[in-house]
Amino acid sequence: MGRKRLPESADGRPTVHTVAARAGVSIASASRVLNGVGGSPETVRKVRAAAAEVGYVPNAIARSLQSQRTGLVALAVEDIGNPVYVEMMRAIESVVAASGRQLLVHATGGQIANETALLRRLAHRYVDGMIVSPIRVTDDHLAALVDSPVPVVVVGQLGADAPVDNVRTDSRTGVALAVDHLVAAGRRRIGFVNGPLDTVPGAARDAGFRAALAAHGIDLDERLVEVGDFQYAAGRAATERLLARACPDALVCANDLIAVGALHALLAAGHRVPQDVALVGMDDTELARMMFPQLSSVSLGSAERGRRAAELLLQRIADPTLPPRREQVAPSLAVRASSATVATTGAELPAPRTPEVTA
Amino acid sequence: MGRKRLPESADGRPTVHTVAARAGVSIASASRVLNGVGGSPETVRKVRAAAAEVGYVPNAIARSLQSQRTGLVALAVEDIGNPVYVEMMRAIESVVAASGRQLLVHATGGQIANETALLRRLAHRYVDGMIVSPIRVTDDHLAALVDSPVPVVVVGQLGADAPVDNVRTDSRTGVALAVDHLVAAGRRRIGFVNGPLDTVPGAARDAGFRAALAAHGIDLDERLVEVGDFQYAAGRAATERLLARACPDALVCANDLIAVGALHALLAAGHRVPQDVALVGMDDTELARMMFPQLSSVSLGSAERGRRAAELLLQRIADPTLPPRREQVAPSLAVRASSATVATTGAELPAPRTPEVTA
DNA sequence: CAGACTCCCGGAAACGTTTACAGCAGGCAG
DNA sequence: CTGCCTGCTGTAAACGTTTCCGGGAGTCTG
Repeated sequence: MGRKRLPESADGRPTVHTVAARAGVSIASASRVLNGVGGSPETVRKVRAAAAEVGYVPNAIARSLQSQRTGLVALAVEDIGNPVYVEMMRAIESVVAASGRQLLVHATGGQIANETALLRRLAHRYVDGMIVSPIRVTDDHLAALVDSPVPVVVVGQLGADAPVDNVRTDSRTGVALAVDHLVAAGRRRIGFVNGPLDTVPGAARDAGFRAALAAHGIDLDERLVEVGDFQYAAGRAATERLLARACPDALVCANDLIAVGALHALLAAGHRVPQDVALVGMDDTELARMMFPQLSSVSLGSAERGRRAAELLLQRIADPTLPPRREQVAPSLAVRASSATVATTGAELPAPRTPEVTA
Repeated sequence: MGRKRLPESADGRPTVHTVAARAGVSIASASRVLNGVGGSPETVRKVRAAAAEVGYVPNAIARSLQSQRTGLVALAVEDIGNPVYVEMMRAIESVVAASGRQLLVHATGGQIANETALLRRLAHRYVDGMIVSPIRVTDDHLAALVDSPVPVVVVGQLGADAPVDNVRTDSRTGVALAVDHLVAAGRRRIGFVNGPLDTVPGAARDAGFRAALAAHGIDLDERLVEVGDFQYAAGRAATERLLARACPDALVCANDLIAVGALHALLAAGHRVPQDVALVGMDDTELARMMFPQLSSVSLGSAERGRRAAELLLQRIADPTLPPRREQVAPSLAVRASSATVATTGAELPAPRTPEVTA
């Protein structure tokens, strides 16, 4: 009745060998039972009991090495603090979860090196696929995307001929929606608070803003344009600089975080919103609805883009030979109190509901 | 000169065998060169060239199976939309990155099953360790934590005797800080908008609020207490319900999202903040500083807790035999415009700076 | 010049699974 | 009674890496 020393893994945890030895069967039988395929009633009983006794938990790494899949999908974004990525993530998560996989998120901090390293390292088989939403795209970056060892889908603009699955929106048209709306409301001194021009969205929005003004025959006063980065604090500081030298009657902001910063700067400087200055943000995140007054915002369909990206990714995982595909989500405008046509009372609108006008 | 078919992995990608064959060396030599240890100049040259030609990328799974580590650390939180977790995540990320590892985030959606499943599945060796911040803790959950196959650190309250590394704060004292501050400012009809009472933080904050009022000899009017969940929309709705039946001169909110909802509800109902109603949030996130007026908030040291949790985790990964440790981070109060003592002008304070008083 | 020492190389054994394959026993039909 | 089929079982070979170990060649020392 001497108890023999059972085989175990290097760190002392039980392996399938431990279970098999304890149950007095082969590792093949043990594995089969643990996976629920085959096995006589008696074998099943013995293996189950042995596994429970030693507290067996399968080593997912070893299993993945064998099966060539991990059941994990990664999302890499530059800043989880930005609610637009939260919304995108939720959409992706629900699609991914429905396929029985788990979603992992990685924040790159917007650093190219970081993101490329992620692609080159983590993607090297730790995940079955990944979705990345880069805001800067270098050649090196693109190369890493193209010959990624796992399927990759990009959310955002990418060179026209890049052979990578891609879900984009048209942020130039998005900016135009905002400008059209403000012009229609009688605003003429329309300012723009943007993010860095060396980012893909920053450049696109700048171009879109200039084009939209031109389309209305409005000469752009360069003093009404200011650049920070895509964060709250920078948006607020940029707006303060802008207000110090010019007097806009409307502001378009390149995303909602900037718009919230602008709102803060405007209110702190004693401007009324929307009476004195109308304000329109971009991305139409939950944050826009949290503000008082609620912010009008251009929706770039982040949830929809996330959903579609996830679907593309799952399809490509299922069939890696698919040709590269490209999908586009149209922007729309949600008009709320921050740019509503001012009622005769002159009071801020209470806006307990969220009126949305989709253009 | 006939080119022989090189060995390759099942999915057609090159392996170390491919590289070795192409370079005319053994896989051992190839592996050594690729890892930068040893190898004659000539061998190094040949292997490097072969690797570049076939586009070799190492299979991280196989490497991990061998080395018993993945270089990945996971953080599981219930809701990435909550900025408190973003701050915690950033703190964790910086510690983890400094150790040469990568951080992955998983949103559990607050569902127990989800979180337990994560522990039971993903943790089964895909990551070297994980940090979880559960808001509900069941026995099953606790069991999964205790016999996790990888090191786990919990951020948040946990049963006193749970043998798990744990970083907590004292949210009861935190609530007391808010109440003390409001009482000192002359407020007496202090309301409380809380999250679900069946969550750990919800229960602790409820108890803390009642105790703090009692300490000041104030009878609690139950109509001044309302419960929603820890989200913006619920906070706003809960505050609307509260305002419909009572008339507080101050509100304490169980987190900043709720506080923002409360601010919106107050302003929409025509109350001035802080003149009519003072407002104090909790968690002291970036969101509190984004509001106008800026929100006073009780800091529960989320960044500090994250940092410490990450350090505990790294220590435990290095030495799994360490006894369970418990650390505590003291709360503090940041007083801002939303609860500032009202100036004689009666105007809202511009508060361009962020005055912080640490209690 | 012989021996020891260094350096580099290749074979082979791990890491912990899954699974193809073959062997074996038992049941049933001819 | 014999042959085939069915259902389990165990052996062994993968999956792609790293690494231990022994052998061979070259160099330095005595």
